[in-house]
Amino acid sequence: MASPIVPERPTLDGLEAKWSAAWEDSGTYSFDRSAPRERVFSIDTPPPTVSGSLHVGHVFSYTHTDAVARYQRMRGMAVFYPMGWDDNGLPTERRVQNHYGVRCDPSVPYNPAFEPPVDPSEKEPVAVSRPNFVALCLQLTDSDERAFEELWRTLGLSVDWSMTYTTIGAAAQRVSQRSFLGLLARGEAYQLEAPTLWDVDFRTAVAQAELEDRERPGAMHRVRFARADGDGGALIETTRPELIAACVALLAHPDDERHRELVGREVRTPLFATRVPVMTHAAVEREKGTGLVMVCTFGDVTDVTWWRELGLPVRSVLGLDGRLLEVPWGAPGWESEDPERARASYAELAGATINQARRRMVEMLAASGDLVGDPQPVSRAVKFFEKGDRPVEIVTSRQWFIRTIDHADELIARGRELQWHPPYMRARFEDWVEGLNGDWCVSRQRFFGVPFPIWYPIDGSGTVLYDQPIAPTPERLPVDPSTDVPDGYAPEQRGRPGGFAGDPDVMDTWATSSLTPQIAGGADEDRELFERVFPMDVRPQAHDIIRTWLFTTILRSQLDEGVLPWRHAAISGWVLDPDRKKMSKSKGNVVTPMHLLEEHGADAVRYWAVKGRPGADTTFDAQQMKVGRRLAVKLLNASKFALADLPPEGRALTQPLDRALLARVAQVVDEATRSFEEYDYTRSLDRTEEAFWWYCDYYLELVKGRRYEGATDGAASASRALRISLSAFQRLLAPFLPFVCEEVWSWWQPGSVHRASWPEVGELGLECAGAEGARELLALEVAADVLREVRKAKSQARMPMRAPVARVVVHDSPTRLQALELGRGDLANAGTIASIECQPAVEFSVEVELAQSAD
RNA sequence: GGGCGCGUAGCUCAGUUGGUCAGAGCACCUCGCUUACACCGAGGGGGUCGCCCGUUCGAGUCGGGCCGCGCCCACCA
Repeated sequence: MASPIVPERPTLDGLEAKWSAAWEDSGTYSFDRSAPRERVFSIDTPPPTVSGSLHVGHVFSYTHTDAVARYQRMRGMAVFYPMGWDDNGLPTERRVQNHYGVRCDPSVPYNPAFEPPVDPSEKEPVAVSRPNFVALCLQLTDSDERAFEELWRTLGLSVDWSMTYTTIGAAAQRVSQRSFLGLLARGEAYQLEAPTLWDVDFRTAVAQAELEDRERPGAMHRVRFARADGDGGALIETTRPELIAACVALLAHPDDERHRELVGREVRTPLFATRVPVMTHAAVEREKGTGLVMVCTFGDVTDVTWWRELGLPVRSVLGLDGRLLEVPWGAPGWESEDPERARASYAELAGATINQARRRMVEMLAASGDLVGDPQPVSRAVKFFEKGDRPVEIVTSRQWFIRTIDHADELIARGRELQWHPPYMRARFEDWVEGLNGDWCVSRQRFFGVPFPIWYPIDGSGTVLYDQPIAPTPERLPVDPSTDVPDGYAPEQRGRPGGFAGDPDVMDTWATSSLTPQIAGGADEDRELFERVFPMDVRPQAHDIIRTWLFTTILRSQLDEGVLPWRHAAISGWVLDPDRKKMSKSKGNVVTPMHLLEEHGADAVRYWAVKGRPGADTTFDAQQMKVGRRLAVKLLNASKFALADLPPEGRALTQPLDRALLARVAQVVDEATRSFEEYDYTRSLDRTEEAFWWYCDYYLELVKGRRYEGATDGAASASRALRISLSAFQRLLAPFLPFVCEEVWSWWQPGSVHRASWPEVGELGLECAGAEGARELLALEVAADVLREVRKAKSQARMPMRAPVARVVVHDSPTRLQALELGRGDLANAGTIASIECQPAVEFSVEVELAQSAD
């Protein structure tokens, strides 16, 4: 081994730039695609959403994955660690709209010379064609993606940067479309005109998984319905009086005596005088309101259930834009006993927004005397699209679905095959699957996404034949049916009788991200690669997207490949503010990741991140980063000491404490390795860190004197133990602190520490086992205990640590005293002790007599 | 209402099969510039381990019940 080259003043400054460039140059993290599957460790990296900037939460969870990746690489695995960018979908569209001041209008023709408005804030959004809009989306995401990569490199992610993908890219579109066509062919995907969750602002269908509850104030209205066959009436309570025109029935619980007489009869809706039946359903809750409930098409998902199960008619009043439709009172389906009045009443509502309609309706009900009492303010949870600003509505529309309900049992079984880290996260998955109440709606009436690769014939009368979809041949993928033409048709036939129409929708963003293992692994174009990496070893992700990303990925893999997509799921928590709330976007932007890395250094930030246990939400804590930095600095300095050129390294470990040290290191190696095998990177670091500080505080001090003796056996033995242990510590810390570890490794070792082999107990050259080994181990422990007491005495006497000690009397058990004999010389050296005496005792104690000062 | 997680020093958290488990780091205070390190070192104070019952020779550690916090789901007329 060449002699080490240790800088005079080691520093952390500049290590990120220096080593990330070096790693790039030498391909340190490039994937060896010739490795057989059993030597491959493949990671289904989460593609971060490209809609602005990465935040602290990303830094947190991606560091966890990187630590595991680095560990596996050092274990000799070929690590498949790609990076994806999730750039398709609504977040990008919304950002492009705001950034450029445009909105997409598919009816506008493509303009090749289009330039975005100069000052977007001033005018109404400019309507642009879909191709122009998509071009703007691509332009914006491209620059974001470059910034993201820069951050990841600074953070030190050991990604193979030749393996990146985007969810809007051709490869992703091809995989996505091919999978969809397969599902369609096998009957796992189907189209249906049905009540669908709908966001009135984005004007698109949304999925159950994309809903969230928000607490909103509302009002409970008590409304009287008149009996159709005579006197009396029925009272219902509703928070949505604007939907009374869409009422199709009243329901009571079958056992509810109060309403028994009404059931089976008809009532008239107020203002519109439409006859609706009074029926029963077991899901009606007697305790709520009057025990009578109004069914509308559709006020909420419960309405859909009742409507479906009781075979009720549809009377829709709500348009796709969230305004009330015109409806033909008196026509079939819109019967009224007083059409004139119905028309007059409804004229107040048509065209109004939901909120406007509600206010007017309440006024009209009050005027007509059908409103009983005053509306009572209530606060209740309302379903919102997670990215939306107004409550979701339910409207009837034609959508694509993928079957999930039929596969629920298979999915639960797959969830049990999967190894969850931490294990309790599986409950979230099972709860979600068991709570599913409909198939997955995958179509979105949006623009920046993967189009459905489908056309429809148009018959001679101009009717689109949705039940006869035309699919492209696989070689044509990806296709955009809004510009591409199906085989056998000419472009001029688009939209004409006897011609064709392209499916206008794009897929839900999860419909593409649910295929990340196939996209990243090259399922479509690189089967050789795919065979080596799929099923993948691990899916790292946060717990909030178990119901979306994790769930849909398992579903797609089950439907397409019939297997679980990965063996392990490593779930990360969230970053919380110091006040325990989830770190918000606004606050996250104050503390930008790049700022953090510049202020504390990448290793320090990574240290904080990996201190967050798997699955645990973790407080943002700059203090922890300082601790991490201290550890990195300590490693620099300890390495400098251990590699110092003073005494040559000996061939043998002649000293008991040196052998004992390596036995301790062996324990740490064992624990750190076991923890990593369980994906518990935090524990691995904890054990290593604790041992390393102990090593610095005690072992280094105990052998320091011996090392300065000169060319003795003892000095040579110490040098040897120091180097063996240092090598182990540098490698044990490398997954966490890649920059400083690479730096100190480079002082004395060839190649990258990140390609070095993970430490193993066998390499430590443990010579002394059994009883004698145990005694040596104990000697090191007792020596450290005594040294601590000596330091304490000096500290309390306000003396410097090098102050001489005349005499130390150690009281301890005979076994420990006997062991201490092995470390007597080192202890005397470390504590500058003239005389050490031993006295057997039941309890450990130490008497310290400091030497009289010279003056 | 159901599920999951959490409640241990001022703060952030370890405590894996019950028996030196009452700990670490930070913060605070005191001392020390000793040839790896002042981006440092040595030392100190500080907690009835949320509460109550049980199991046990013995319980942060197991069981039951409460209380509080968080998340997810359901309900949301």
